[in-house]
Amino acid sequence: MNTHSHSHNTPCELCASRKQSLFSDLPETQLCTISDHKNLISHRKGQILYYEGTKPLGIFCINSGVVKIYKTASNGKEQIIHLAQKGDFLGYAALLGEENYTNSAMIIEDAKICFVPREPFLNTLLKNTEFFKRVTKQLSHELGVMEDKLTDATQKSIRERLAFVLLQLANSYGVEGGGNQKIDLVLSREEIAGIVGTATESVIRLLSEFKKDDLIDLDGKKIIVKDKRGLARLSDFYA
Amino acid sequence: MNTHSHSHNTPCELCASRKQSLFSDLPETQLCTISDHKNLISHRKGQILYYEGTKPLGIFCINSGVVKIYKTASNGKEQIIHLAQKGDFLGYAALLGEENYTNSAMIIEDAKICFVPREPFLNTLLKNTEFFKRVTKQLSHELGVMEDKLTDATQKSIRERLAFVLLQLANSYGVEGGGNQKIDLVLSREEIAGIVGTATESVIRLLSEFKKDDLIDLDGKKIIVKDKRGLARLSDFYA
DNA sequence: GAAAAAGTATGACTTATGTCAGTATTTTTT
DNA sequence: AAAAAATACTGACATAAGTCATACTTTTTC
Repeated sequence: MNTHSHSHNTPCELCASRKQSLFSDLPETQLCTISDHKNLISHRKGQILYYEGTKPLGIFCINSGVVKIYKTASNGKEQIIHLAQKGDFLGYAALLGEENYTNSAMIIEDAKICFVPREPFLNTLLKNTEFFKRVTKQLSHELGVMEDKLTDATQKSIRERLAFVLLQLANSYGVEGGGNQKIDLVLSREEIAGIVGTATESVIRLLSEFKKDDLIDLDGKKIIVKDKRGLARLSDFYA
Repeated sequence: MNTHSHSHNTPCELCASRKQSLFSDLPETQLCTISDHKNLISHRKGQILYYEGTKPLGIFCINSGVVKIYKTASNGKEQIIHLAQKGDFLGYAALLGEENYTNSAMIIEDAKICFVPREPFLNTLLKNTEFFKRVTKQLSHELGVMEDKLTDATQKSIRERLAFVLLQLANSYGVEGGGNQKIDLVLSREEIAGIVGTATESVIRLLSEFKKDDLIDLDGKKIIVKDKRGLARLSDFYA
């Protein structure tokens, strides 16, 4: 069941997802330092990478698969902060903030993930200021994204937010087919609710409504976006 | 009316708010570099420091006064991201993210604010890795705070959020008096609504309710927190 | 210091959205 | 393949919270 396969496996130098990651501009020697210390771990859907409140011992770099980053609210519901995929770094904010994890991470699509321990990561950061700048740039960008999310959460309706989330999912996980885009990612209704920040029933109801209005189609668990413009119109107050 | 008083004025070395700022551990020589390039500007309530969407040309360091950092939502309402005060840095995320400002900043209590241009700030950052780490640490911390805010926004009621905001304001701006804490900061009901993320009328109604329940008292525009425990109980789902 | 403007307060009303309860469907387990 | 569990769906209902209208109060302007 628990199929962790520890190995150094593919070196970072040859990693396909590296080009999309923060490691993309790292010089060979420094990349090797990282590579020599990393651990490739295969993770199955449902496995936890780390829990909120625990101490970060390094960072994770996603080679393949999808990870949800979430917080558990005091009412027990999950707020999904974002979905991370190929090339994304996880847990570096907690590491650089010298704090325990402020969120939890769970695999939602079978994944290969490299773990880079604290020391080689931080050393590389300090040795290579360009890399440090790059990481800080990403951090700053994420802060701006969170500000948008907060503003949307307080000022937009659930319908608007769901429409927007569907568009984002289509952009990140969409595969073309018959002019439409299928969101190629298995998310439960509860998880979609966690992204939008609402109740599961509300998501179910709105998805039915969107389907009736020919904005989307439902293919089992997967959602097919039929009318991007329509969703975009719905997701904005004035459009 | 417009009483900007440009001057280099007090050098950073002698600045009282420095000890509370990210500059606190900067060695003398580097602090002088900053100091030589900075501009002290007096700002009056209502003045804008920068607008969302414009290009950051440096960072601001608050010597005194209070600044609200906010976004304007598509429905025209303001979402206040946070209130910045003495010792706080502003605008460094946009600078480090190499993006335009993702939010706007307006003085809400007469302020003295230093502007440090991009170059001396970035140079110091690159020269002094400890300082860079410190700034990045702050950035990471703020990201965690935003995650909390997002989770609260989607999962908590307006009553809970308002109670929590009052507690935070009491902690940051409270002055003791007769066993109670007066929030020594003039905020309009609309601004409180902007912090909580709700309608002005809802804030007014809930404040009346809190007053009736002896949790707070209203002294003109200022709010006196009478029962912190009571507010804390209200602000949490289970407590 | 009167007039205008802005901000605060309350009431009436509507509605979006959460909750609860029950059924149907799909997935997992044995 | 049957049983159990998890997930998806639908309906009924309650209510938190937004909107609009109006009155009152404080602040600003001239």
